Amino acid sequence: MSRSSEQTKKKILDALEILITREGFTGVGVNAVAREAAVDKVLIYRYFGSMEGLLQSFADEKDLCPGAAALLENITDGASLPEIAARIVVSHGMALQRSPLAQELLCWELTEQNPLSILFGKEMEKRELKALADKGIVPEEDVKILTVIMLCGLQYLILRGRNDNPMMNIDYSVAETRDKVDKVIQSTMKAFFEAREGGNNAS
Amino acid sequence: MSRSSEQTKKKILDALEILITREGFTGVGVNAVAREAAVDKVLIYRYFGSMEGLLQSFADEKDLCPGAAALLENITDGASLPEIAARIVVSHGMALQRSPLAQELLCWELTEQNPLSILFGKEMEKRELKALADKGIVPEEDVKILTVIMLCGLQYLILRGRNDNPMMNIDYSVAETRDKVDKVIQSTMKAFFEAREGGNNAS
DNA sequence: TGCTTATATCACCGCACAGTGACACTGAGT
DNA sequence: ACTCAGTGTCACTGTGCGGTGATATAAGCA
Repeated sequence: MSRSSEQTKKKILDALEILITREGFTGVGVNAVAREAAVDKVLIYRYFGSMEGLLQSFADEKDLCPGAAALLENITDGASLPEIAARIVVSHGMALQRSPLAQELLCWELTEQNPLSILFGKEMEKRELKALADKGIVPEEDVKILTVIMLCGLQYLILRGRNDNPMMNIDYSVAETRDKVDKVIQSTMKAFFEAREGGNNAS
Repeated sequence: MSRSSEQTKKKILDALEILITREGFTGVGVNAVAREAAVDKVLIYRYFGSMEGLLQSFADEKDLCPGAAALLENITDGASLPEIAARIVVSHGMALQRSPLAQELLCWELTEQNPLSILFGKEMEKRELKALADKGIVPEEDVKILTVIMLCGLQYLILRGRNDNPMMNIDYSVAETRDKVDKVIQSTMKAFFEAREGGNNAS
């Protein structure tokens, strides 16, 4: 058995990820993480100070929503503003759908505050805003609001679908449904922008 | 000290409501409920069988989102379909914003399954669909999807705002912001319908 | 080799939890 | 007055938790 603190730390961090994904955030704790990592729990205290410290390190070092960054890479290439907005939302949904870890973290964030959830929320936001800011796009407020609502809606839809409990029978994990939802998002964005530009903005 | 089992049951059910509202669903348990109700926990087992049974009774007997039904009462009076859809969403948001209990139950529902959360979700859905069905309105699928997304988006926005952790700085508990969000929902619905009727439906 | 320090293990504490069995009280019918 | 079912109280078990001190073991260096 090697005796490297770095390796032990990694084992602990990996165990935390596995545990959150498998058992949900309500199942994490010093004992459970130590058990999963096959490591004495005192090492968690030694290396991370406390459970909170461990979560902090986890937030700092792990990729909390793998694939999200890549999907937002070239999102603004040759597209109109409504298309870009819709793409951001849909890409976000896709990354979230693929990452049970991110889903669980979002639920955690809704339930209680901890270093992990707070940092996670901020990171998600920054990523999307950056995709726009890179192109010098500063959306007006109503556009921002609509995009956020769509983003939140999709997010919630995905979270609800996790325990065989889909919202209004809309199961985003089913490819057909996903297509329909994505199309509605796109056409809604488009319609909203067209109504705005036509000076048809509702009072 | 009166010795009525009905009264004791009520004390326990009330304590559960207080506890969920005050401490969140992670804080509920046989001991905590008994303590809050100032009652021996053995009575919970006697009258409800178990914690699960208590939750079941709670779901059956309590109004889980007070005010929601009233807000949806005359929602279809003299309004166009997009207006109705927007009203459903906004009314739902208003009721949810006012009910910390309902907010907590929604979070609970996202996290784990129990008799309470399952029943709660179904009830919310039925309520909104009923508001439409009463008028013989059967929305087409894309309309339904858009409405649900908006509904989910608003819901998520409200849930996120609870712990001083608003999504993208959109704090629905602030009156001004709430107005803006509601207006965006209304104008989006309108724009979506107009685009549809104009045969301008995006492929 | 022997020494030091980092690393890992073990045993333990106090606490809160879910759940149960035995007992005491109260009140209504006889 | 007596019974008895319903109601409430108490004490207890076993389990898992967060957290800590003492101790063993391996690695690096003189």
